[in-house]
Amino acid sequence: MNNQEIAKIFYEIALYLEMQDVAFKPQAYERAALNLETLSEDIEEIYKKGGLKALEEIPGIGKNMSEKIVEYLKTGKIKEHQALRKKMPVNLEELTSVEGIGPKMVRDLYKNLKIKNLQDLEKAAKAGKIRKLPNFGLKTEQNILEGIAFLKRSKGRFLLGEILPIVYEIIDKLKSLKEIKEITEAGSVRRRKETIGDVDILITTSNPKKVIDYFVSMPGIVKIWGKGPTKTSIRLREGFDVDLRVLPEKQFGSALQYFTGSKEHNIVLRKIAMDKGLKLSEYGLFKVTRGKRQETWIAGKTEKEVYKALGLDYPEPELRENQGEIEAALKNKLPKIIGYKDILGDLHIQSDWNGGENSIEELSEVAQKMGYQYLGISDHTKFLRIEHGLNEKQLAQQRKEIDKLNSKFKIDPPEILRKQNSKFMILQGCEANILADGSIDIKDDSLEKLDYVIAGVHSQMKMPKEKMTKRIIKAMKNPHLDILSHPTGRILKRREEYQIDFDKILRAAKETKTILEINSFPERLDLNDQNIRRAKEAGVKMVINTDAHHKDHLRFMEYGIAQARRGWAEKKDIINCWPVEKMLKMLK
DNA sequence: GCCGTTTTCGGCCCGACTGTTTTCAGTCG
Repeated sequence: MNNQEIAKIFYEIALYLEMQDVAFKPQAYERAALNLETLSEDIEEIYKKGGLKALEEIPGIGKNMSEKIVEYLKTGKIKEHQALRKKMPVNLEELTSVEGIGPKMVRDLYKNLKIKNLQDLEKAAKAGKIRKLPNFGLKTEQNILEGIAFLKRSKGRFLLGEILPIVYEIIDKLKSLKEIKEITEAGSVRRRKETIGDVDILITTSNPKKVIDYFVSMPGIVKIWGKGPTKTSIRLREGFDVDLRVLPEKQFGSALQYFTGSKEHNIVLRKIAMDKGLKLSEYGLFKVTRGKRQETWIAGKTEKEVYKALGLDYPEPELRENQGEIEAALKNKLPKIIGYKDILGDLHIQSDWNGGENSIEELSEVAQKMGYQYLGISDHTKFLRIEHGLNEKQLAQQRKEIDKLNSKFKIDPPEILRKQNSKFMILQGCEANILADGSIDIKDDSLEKLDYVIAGVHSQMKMPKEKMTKRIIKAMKNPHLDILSHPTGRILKRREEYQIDFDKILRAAKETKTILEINSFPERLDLNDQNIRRAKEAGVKMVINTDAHHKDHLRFMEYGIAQARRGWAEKKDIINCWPVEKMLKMLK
């Protein structure tokens, strides 16, 4: 997609303009870049279909920027950007990713020391050159070195699946103190973003000192950045920072709203407040009178009262990205997104029949404890030798074992069960391979005997876009294929998506009644939030699965649900929220 | 540079912290 590349250039132009102290333009470029990034349609397609005029329809993009976009589409670059970069040939993205370094510092570092990239920066800092610059000092130099070390160690962001269990643990520990009144995580963790920078935890307490002392004494802390009466900041062994903020009860709601973000959501909210003659900040919602000389507190104890006072329905944290949720909340049109307890079963599980760790029986016991009504075993098939994929004969043997287990759990075999609405059952599926030509590596008559069929791409992932799209669509047309697993193939922080035309995939899914998977594995989260929203809007059904290959992985479901919520998915969109009868009917 | 049921000019979100200053600029969330 061109969108991301143009967005990156716009972000850089914004930084260059900020260096020159240009007013307002930087924000305009930033806003345009952000909108480009989250656009679901390829900008080139938009231009082909509607020309310059269509580009100007995009929020934040006017005449000037649409011309720049066209320039990029035609020539692969933007002259103004090139000129700025020629004047100051620095790696902006790299340098500004160091905590504490913004555009102005980049400018001074380049002018005085010819620092162009992270390597130059580290060398200069280690040589003690930075502390001698005007407006810099020893402390700044040390902070820069620490910032570089942090970047190297963590590459900045952590997976939701790495962070959330630790956050739960910290909150549980703090909750055991009787002095804690309210406690909640905030920030991108609360919005359940797929990756997280750092963690905010907000509390109210009758005894701040005791809580803070306990907080900084917890095991696993490698550094205490600061310890004050309202904000305490620590770094954990895992490499990320946690801030604990102590709040007055009257401000807890407005602070929670503020610290949950997103920044973009909050900006729009503050404008709405202003239009109503109010002022919103982390300290509360205030009525402003007589030319701002007087402020009266009107809300802030709970988030809900803040939204209500602004005339909005309450948006769940996962929705707060300024992606239309504010408009919907104003019109009482927020979606009824699925809940964390709405999932009735998991259809993507690898057992020890192939590469998984646990037996079907062990996995089923965990599923029953989780309150599931069914568990679908979907082992890899024969093409994946490395995972000991099953062949037709082994699938038939596995069917016998599953039937036996179903009767051991004192329940009838699945066919009868479906009619009797029994409490728990094991279903047999498989995760077959979509081969390079779009065919499936298991014969049709074997597929037919399974309760359902998942298939996914596990080889030749670097195919050109058109070929890959055709390959997947051909597979979807197989009359036995029910679910397309991890549809885009991305691995967070490691592998890009396959090149696919997602709109075509969506159309084909709708036509062939293929269900798209939301894979909950922390490194995958595939479909991601944006694609979930597109699928929902296209009327395509989805299933949230874990792809567990160990019984402990069943709990990953939570991360998939979180992304589904971020993608505005409702129960009607997700087949494993449906009553078993209806779900089974959807499967071919 | 963008935007507009206060429209084609005059606005553009808010506050804290840090480190460098001697009253504030830069950065962050």
